[in-house]
Parts: sequence; C-alpha cells; structure tokens
Amino acid sequence: MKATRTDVARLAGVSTATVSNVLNGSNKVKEATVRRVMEAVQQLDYRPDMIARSMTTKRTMQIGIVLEDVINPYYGEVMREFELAANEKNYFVNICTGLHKLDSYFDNFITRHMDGVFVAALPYKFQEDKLYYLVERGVKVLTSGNVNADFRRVSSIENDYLTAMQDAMSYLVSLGHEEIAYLSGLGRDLPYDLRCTGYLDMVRELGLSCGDSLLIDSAYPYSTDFAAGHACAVRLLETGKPFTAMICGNDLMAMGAMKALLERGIRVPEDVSVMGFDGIAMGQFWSPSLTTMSVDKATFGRRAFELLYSNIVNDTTGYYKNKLTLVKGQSTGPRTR
Amino acid sequence: MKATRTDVARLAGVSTATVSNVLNGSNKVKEATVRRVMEAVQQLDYRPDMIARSMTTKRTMQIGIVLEDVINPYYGEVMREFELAANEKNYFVNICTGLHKLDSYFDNFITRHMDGVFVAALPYKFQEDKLYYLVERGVKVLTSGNVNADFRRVSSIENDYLTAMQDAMSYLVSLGHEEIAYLSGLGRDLPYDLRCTGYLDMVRELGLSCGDSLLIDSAYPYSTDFAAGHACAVRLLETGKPFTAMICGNDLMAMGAMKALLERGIRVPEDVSVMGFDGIAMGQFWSPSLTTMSVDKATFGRRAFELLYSNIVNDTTGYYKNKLTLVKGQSTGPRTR
DNA sequence: TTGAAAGCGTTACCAA
DNA sequence: TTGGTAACGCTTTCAA
Repeated sequence: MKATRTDVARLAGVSTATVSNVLNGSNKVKEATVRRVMEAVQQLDYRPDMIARSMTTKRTMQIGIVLEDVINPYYGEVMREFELAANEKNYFVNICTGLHKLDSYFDNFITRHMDGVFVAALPYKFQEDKLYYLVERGVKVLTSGNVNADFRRVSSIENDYLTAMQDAMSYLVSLGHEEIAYLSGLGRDLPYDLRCTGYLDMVRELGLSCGDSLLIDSAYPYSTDFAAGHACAVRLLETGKPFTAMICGNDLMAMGAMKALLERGIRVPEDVSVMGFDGIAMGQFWSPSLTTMSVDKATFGRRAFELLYSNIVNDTTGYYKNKLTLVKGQSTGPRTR
Repeated sequence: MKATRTDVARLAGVSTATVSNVLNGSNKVKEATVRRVMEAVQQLDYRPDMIARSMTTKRTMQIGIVLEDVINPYYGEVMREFELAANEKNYFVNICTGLHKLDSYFDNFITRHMDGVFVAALPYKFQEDKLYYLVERGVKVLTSGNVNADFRRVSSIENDYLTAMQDAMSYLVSLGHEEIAYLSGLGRDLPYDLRCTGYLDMVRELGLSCGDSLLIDSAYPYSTDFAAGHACAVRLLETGKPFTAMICGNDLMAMGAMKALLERGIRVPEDVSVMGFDGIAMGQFWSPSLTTMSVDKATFGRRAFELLYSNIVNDTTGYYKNKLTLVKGQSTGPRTR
C-alpha cells in the first residue's frame, strides 16, 4: 500500500541509492535523473520513512520540551517562538507536560532517540543527574533556570531575575514604598529562585525595616498559578503586617493576589502597589493593567532553540542570560500612607 | 557505548530472540533464563531501542495532539488527563501547537508513524481532507468539535454546546433577561460553532426582540482569547444597542469582555450579567466569580484518549458527546432595569 | 524452551 | 554519475 524507496527506484528505473541521493539533496545526480525520480515520487505519493531513516542516521530531527506548566501563558508564548525557530531548521517539536511522570519522559527521550531536549521545569521536579544521563546517552540538553547546572555538559538559558528583582525594588522604592512584600510560590531555601535572593539582598542593602517578614514563601508542592497568588496574598494579609507594595513571582500570581486584595476592599494601586514578572499579554488587559518585569518571550524562545541547535550540530554547550525590562502599568503608584 | 540486544544476549549466553521473548513478556521462557537475561539487562543498563522496534512492529506507541491554543487553560486541563490516561497504556504523548504549519504536522505524523492523533483544532485551520489522508496512511484520528466529520473514518468527541447554549439562555431568561448578547470570536457562518446555532435557535424560539442584532461574530483570522473578548465587547457597546446579559464563547473571552464593561463603569452583574463556557479554574477566582457552562475536563480528556485508543487497537471509530453543567457564580444576577 | 535467519526502509561506503 | 550492498536494532516465524 505505502510506497517505499524501492518502488520509486523501480518506477524511475534507477537504484535506491540514487533515489536517496536525489532526496537528500546530493548534487552529484544528473538533472534528467533527478527529474525522473521526482516524477516517480510524485506519482507514488512517496515520502521517506523517518523511522527507517533514523535507524541509520542516528538522528530523529525531533526535539522534546519538558514544560513545567502549560497553564501559564508565559510558556505558551515562549514555546511558540521556539517551535517556529525549530521548524525553520526542519526539527519536529513535541511538548511534554504532565509532571506526574517526568522520569519516564527522560527514558522516552533516550529510547526514542530525541536529538535534544529543552527542560523548562524547575530542578526540584526531577533529579539533576538525569540531565547528565541524557547527555551520556546522546540526547543534548538545554536547561532553564538551573543555576547549578554543569555548563560543560548541558546548555542553559535563564532570565536575569536577580537584576530584574533589583530593578523592581528600586522602582517601588522610587515611588516611596518601604514595606514591600514578595510572594514567591516557591520555598525561600530553593537556591535557584534568584528573585528571592535579589529580594533579600535589596531589603538588606536598602535597609528596609520589614526585613524578611514580608517574604511569603511556600511549602512543597510549590505552585505558581493564579490560585497560588491568591493564597499567598491571603497569608500575607493574615500576618497583619503593614505593607504598601507587593511583588509576585509571576504575572499570574499577581493577578490572583490582586483579587485577594480587592475582596478585602484594598485598592490597587491606591492602597497597595502590585508588580509581577513575565509580562504576559493578559496583563495589559487587566484592571488595573499590570506593572511587570517583562521578558521578551520571542527572543527567549528563539535563543533557546539556537542554543540547543548548536549543541546538537556542533556539540557545543552554551549559556544565555536574558534581560528583563520594566513595563509600567496602572497597578503601581506612589505611596499614599 | 550503548548496549544492544546482541550484547545482552552474549552476556546472558542466549540468543537475541530469547532476549526479545523475555523483554516482551512471552511466557515460554524458563525462569532461570529469564533471570539470567534480566541480570544482563541490568548490568549493561540496556533499554530497547524504540526506533528499531518500530521498524518491525509498525507501531511507535506515540500519540500526537494538535492544539488550537495552548494559551487557553481549558486545553491544558483537558490534555493533562488525556496524557495521564495515555501513559497508563504506555503511550508517549506529544503536544504540537504553533498553527503556522499545521500541514507540516500532518506530514510528520505520517512519516514518523504516529499511532494516533488527537486534532483539537478548529476545522477551518486545516483542510478536512487531511484527516482522511492521515487515516489512509495508517494514523488513527480523533477529531474534536467537527460536526461534519465522517464518523466512519475518524473518531470524534465534542462538547454539547447546543444544549449548553440552550441551558445558558434559559437560565438568563429565568433571571428576567431579554436582551442577551452572544460574543463569538468566530464567524457566524461557521457551521460547527454550535453555540451560535443554539443561540439563534433560542432567540427565535423565545421570541426575543433583539433578534440576531446582539450576535457579535468575527472575521478571519478568528481568535477566542482574553483580548478577543475585550474587542468583541467593545464592538457590542459601540452598536449602542441595549442589553442586560452577555454570553461569551469561552471563559477567557468572558473575562476580557468584563474588563471592557468595567472600563466604562458598567457593573457586573448589577448592570449586565456575563456568562462564559468551559469552567476554567481561574473563573472562580475572578471578580466577580464567573457563571459558566462548565466542562468536566478530566472526563473529557480521558474519554478522548479512550476513543483514540480503541481506534488504534480495535480499529473502531467512536463518538462521544460531552454534557456541560451550569456553574453559577457572581457574574450573573436578576435583571434590574 | 531456545535459536537461526529473514525482514523492516533507510543511508553510506565503495566500486563500477 | 550511478549502483550494489552491508549495516542499523529489533521482532517474528519456523525449526530444532
């Protein structure tokens, strides 16, 4: 039923090797032959079997993405561009989510000979050794937000959350705020949450009297969605500690937190200024529109692919740190009390 | 470097065929032999090469999902359960988004011998013939929301949007509303938007005086996100036509629409009642919490996999229509003017 | 209960 | 420029 390369060869009156040469763009085939072969291909609606091809080439032209959280539009926007870039180089991309079986993903990446994997899941979700194991088994790895990764073995891309948090704090301080809360959604002892580190650094550096008493962290299992932002804000309010500004780990959390404030009649930004991270599109449509440390998601996605690509093709690991920019919305304003 | 089945066979002192029999759970191998083989497997850290295996079995144990829109949390919730169900049967699932190259996805599904594909993209995004072409090439297809699909060739799962829309309208009418708008995000002439059909049916049946003048549809390219809801609401307001209730194609759109109302000082639900579809988690955290026709996303996802699974294993197409339930939130209330 | 060997659809090397 | 053919790692008869 399905035409194979042998069928094409027979119809075109050439050998299978010649068909391969034509299809794989070798330039040492006479033009007339090329035409005959292509005609046969058309006529039989033949397409090369990628599985069989992979058998011999040891490449699959397939890249996996392990996604922390498909729900967060941030990842959606990043991955869209990643995939675009990958498609341009003829890679087929598949997103894997469903963190219940992260280990089994890794096994699949190996046994299915993925050329590369972009692991955009926080390191606590899996054993870091697994990354190196993938590499040993021939699967190139790009990791994200993994400050402790061995950069000689895996490529890495991260957002400069440390600087971004400093910028966020500076901005709020410039508006007169002193009691600034940070709602993390993660544990404060997780070393790779650079926002947390940056926050504590700035509190100390600026001599803010609140110390770390306005840092709301979370216990395992962590979550960083709308509901988590809401929950963290509630916990902050329950401490009864005064605050006039609030930074959230991402935009989704910021939206959840704003909702909690609103429910208690606390106005944004009149009573409390709120900031997020990421700069998801929805933030601009929020009421009030969200001030955020924004990531250029298209650039991030494309850079990510390029890093992984050069790892695959040139066997070169690479590192990229992405800068965030302050986007001012209506959710922040001068201190009023 | 990587151990093959030959290595295992040699180490265990058996033939490769025996290794296969052991690994694939054939019961006709002596227990002592099984143990010897398993030890060799362990020792060599051997795992079967799925690519090579697929060469002979013609199966890949791989399922693709074509997603309309990763941004919408609705799909995220559905796919999570789909993947869970698939993993239980040892299928590896990959999500493909990035609608820029839908056709090239289909090609990839064929040449990579995916066992099945769940096409959760609206039919206008691709040529319907492509679905049948996949089937001819041995890739089983489950389509969603495609009322015109040939059910003898592809399996299908859909939400009962027709009934759901009727329920939504009845509910609003029971609250006293008469001028009820529908914000679609799609074109009114797209036959598979059963919400639209249901809306127009009910308008006629109930004899609502607004006729179809409060139906806001959109031109290609359609979009159904937060921004689209906002835009549709703005267009509705610009018509100057009076309305006291509004149904949106999904929850995300409802949120965007509410934002547009709010910007103009229109209160929800005091001035206008708002409803959505889907029942995404975020809706409960909204202010006011969203009244919606809710889909049981876990059931939907699991049923979807089961349909595709039985298509793959038994070569049987199937059809399932999923009921929606009314979830009352704070965004709807009695007519007040 | 085990093994030998054919076959799956390609690629790539080497020879013609 | 072309073709013959071994090789890739596995499954699966068919014999032993």
